[in-house]
Amino acid sequence: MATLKTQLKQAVEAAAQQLGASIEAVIQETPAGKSGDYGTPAAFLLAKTLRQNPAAIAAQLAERVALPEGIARAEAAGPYLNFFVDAGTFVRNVVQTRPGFPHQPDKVIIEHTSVNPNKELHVGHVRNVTLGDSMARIFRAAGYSVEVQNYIDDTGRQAAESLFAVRHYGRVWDGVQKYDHFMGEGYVALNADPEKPSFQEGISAMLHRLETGELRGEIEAIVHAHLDTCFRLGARYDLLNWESDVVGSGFLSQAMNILEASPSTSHPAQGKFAGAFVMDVSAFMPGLEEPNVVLMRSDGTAMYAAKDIGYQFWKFGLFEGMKFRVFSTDPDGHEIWTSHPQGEPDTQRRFGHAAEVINVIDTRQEHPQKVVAASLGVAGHPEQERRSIHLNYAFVTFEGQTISGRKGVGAKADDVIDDAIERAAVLFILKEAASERDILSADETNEAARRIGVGALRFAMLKSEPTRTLDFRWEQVLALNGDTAPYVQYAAVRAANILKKAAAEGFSPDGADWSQITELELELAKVVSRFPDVVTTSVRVHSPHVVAQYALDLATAFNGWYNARGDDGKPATNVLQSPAGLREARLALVERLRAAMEETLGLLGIEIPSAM
RNA sequence: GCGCUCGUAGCUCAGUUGGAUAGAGCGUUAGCCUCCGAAGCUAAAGGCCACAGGUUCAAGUCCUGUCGGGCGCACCA
Repeated sequence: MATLKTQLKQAVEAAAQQLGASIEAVIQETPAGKSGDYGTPAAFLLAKTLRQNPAAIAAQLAERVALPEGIARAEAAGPYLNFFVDAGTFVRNVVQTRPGFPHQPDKVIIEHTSVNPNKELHVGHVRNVTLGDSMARIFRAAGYSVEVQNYIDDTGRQAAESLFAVRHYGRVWDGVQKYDHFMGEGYVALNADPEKPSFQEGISAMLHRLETGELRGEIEAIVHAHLDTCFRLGARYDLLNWESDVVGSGFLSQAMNILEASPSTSHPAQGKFAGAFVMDVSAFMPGLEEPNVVLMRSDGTAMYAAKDIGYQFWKFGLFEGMKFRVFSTDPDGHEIWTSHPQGEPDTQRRFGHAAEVINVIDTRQEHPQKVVAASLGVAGHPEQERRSIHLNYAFVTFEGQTISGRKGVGAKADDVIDDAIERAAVLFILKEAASERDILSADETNEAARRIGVGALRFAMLKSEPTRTLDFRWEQVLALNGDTAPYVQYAAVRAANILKKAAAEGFSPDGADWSQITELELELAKVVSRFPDVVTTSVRVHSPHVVAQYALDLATAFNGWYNARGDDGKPATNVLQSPAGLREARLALVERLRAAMEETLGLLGIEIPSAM
């Protein structure tokens, strides 16, 4: 069913048609203090063709416009045409409608996390994981089928250095410490070692052993440790793709063979690129001093970007042949698959074959990502080039310092999560002791603290635009009041408590008398009705921050309504004390709000605790 | 130098496809629990939307330039 705004848009456009002009009408909420609930500046657009002043046109539109159900009247306010909704009808529609999105035929692959398997995650990775995971949830809500992939760079230098360090220093894992932390310590020590330059041969040997796959088990142990951290953050995955498998499946050479045929690529015989295989990307990246990027080195080895190109081709279903098997099970019981040389062929075309690919990678990788997209264009796949999206986010600094995994500067993700939960737990217990509400069991308390702490962390990572640099500061990121997840969670808990209390007293939403609805409820329902637009916008701009801001709007609206006072200074909206009919209508609205907050936070991977 | 990106209240940030008087939070100040939970609410103070031009009936939003911050410009990943 078309939303009210859509109906209004069509009605205005039809009225404009009657006046002899066709336009694209914009419907917006009227600013506070202006008359009406929704309005349109459509008359401005008609002024030129109709050669009349906008105010006169608005008046004519007001006469001719056919009012959809729920709109009481239309009125010109100067050049604007404003609509007045019938509060009861509007609120009833909002309460009784649960917006859903039609199924989208396009499959979307979202790659995120992709942390080097050589040391533990730090706060910068938390931004990546929460962004990608939330984007996946939002795209699913918008009707797309989504496949979440995590790329394992198992043949990279970082992994080789960590594995070398363990052997070189004779380090022994105690079986207790988180394995990625253990490996990370060796890596940091190695990079602080003044003798490191003399280790090059040993590291190269390790790199070679990685390429043969004989050390895969050690890398898998690190990946398992990484996934544990990501699970704590609420992230979920469908498939792990290993670099060695991408190369082993021949995608690298297939991609290079295709690019070979393009006039954009060449093998310079002399100059600084003599012997290498290069691609001219000047058409895609204007302003580069050097238009050529190296794909294959003169010694025949592949640059990182070249491997990524083969992988991207596979994501779009242009290459086939990787084998897969189950890797592990996530906390919800869903299987996570992995590429593997001994896996089964993907005869069902279960993985890959995407119409759109979103790579969540920080902004420093913008150039290589452009090269990857450009290669699709060079190979004659402009549609896939266009739908190769680099969701780039600015890096995270830690208390003003640049994070360096090599030097070990920056907070570990596991520590941050622990701290966030700890802070929530402390406040939770303090409040429990100070109030008269029921004391929760230890398990329930821990679960509530977990939801609040992780929620606060995720929300802090998501609430502003990804393009903004984010300085991680403890008091700001783990704050439990203000523009935070706990603020929204708290509102949802209060809504749930009203419903619980009403049920205990035998009231239900049945028997609502919508004619008693007031302006206070109308304002609340208007915010709820924005949900579909919010999801659509978030998908369009590829950013969850739109959803996060909306969650705050929902909670603010609810809190404002909840605390509203009449002229006599007494509470104006107490549900249980409301007259029969209005009480039921308010109850239904409170339930709708609660559900909206739960659904909205759910898109951000944030759960609501049973109490706060 | 070139490319990308950001510049909105003391600080951290929203601001939809250009539309009516630019909004939050933190902090500051003053209030609100004898009616569903104060992690909450109400109010005050705080703005040349970096600057200068331009397009438009209309610009925080689009274009050009300038200034300032960040990032990137490897036969690293």
